[in-house]
Amino acid sequence: MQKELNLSKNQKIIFDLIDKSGGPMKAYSILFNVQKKGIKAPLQVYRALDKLVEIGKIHKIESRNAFIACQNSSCQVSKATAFSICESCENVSEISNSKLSKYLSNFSDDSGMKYSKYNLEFFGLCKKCKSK
Amino acid sequence: MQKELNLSKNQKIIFDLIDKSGGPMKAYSILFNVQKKGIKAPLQVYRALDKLVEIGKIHKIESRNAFIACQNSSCQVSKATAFSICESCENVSEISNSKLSKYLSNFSDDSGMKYSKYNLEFFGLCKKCKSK
DNA sequence: AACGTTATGTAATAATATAACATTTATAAG
DNA sequence: CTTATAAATGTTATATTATTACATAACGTT
Ligand SMILES: [Zn+2]
Ligand SMILES: [Zn+2]
Ligand SMILES: [Zn+2]
Ligand SMILES: [Zn+2]
Repeated sequence: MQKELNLSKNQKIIFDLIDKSGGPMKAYSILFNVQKKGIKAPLQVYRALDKLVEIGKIHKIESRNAFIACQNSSCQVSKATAFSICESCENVSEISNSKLSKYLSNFSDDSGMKYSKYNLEFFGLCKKCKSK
Repeated sequence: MQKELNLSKNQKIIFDLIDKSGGPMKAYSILFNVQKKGIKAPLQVYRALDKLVEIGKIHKIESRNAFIACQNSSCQVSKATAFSICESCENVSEISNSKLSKYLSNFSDDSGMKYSKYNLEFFGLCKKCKSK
């Protein structure tokens, strides 16, 4: 919330669009929607997206090549993300479950590798879609 | 292992290539490598990849747009996958940790959504890269 | 003002993936 | 063995996603 002030012009335009959409948006759909505001090229969009991801204002849904506003106000830096994705309506929401994040942040296996980041995507049918 | 017999010609060529590579491979790199075997078009590669993913012989590393042979012999169907990815050398390995998979397979949050599938990607530096 | 850093603009192109359609091969039933 | 059905293949074109390269402008600090 507090970081919004630091956003540059393009970053703000693009963040506001994604945030207001309430769901995941794809880069070229973003591009289409901001052309009236003077953002004309893919690279302008991708640069803003990169920065917004870096500072944790948005996250990339890797399996969908889409970007969603962070729904977890405490998520300043994107290094531990989890999402639930409906395979029917493509609704996505960010999971904020402290037990889960604690479990995954502390996870280590026998490889001796220390993990600094993770991304988890759960798939299934949302309530609405299940009841159809 | 036992399912290899059922693979079609293209599926077998492509699976063997990925499997032998020992790491993740990208679709167009696969295409380049199998052109001498008569597979000439991207679609031929993607169709085989789709099928191989579907039957769990390979998995897609979503954050890398790459495909890796299943390293877990019991993983017949890809519905619960976890990987460790080195952000320096891009080495990828499949994590098979029964506690982790049990935890995630049984995970449920307050959304009331029942998850049938998940994919988890951990990032960090592997041993080799850490010691540099 | 001068400097280094971050952001922007623009054009071209690379990399990833799918649509559409025709044909062939495998599997199984009758 | 023939017919039906599903699965796989071949081929061309195209859609979608993302980056390279280079020039310019704005910002923050001293
Ligand atoms: Zn978040
Ligand atoms: Zn749904
Ligand atoms: Zn596997
Ligand atoms: Zn490494």
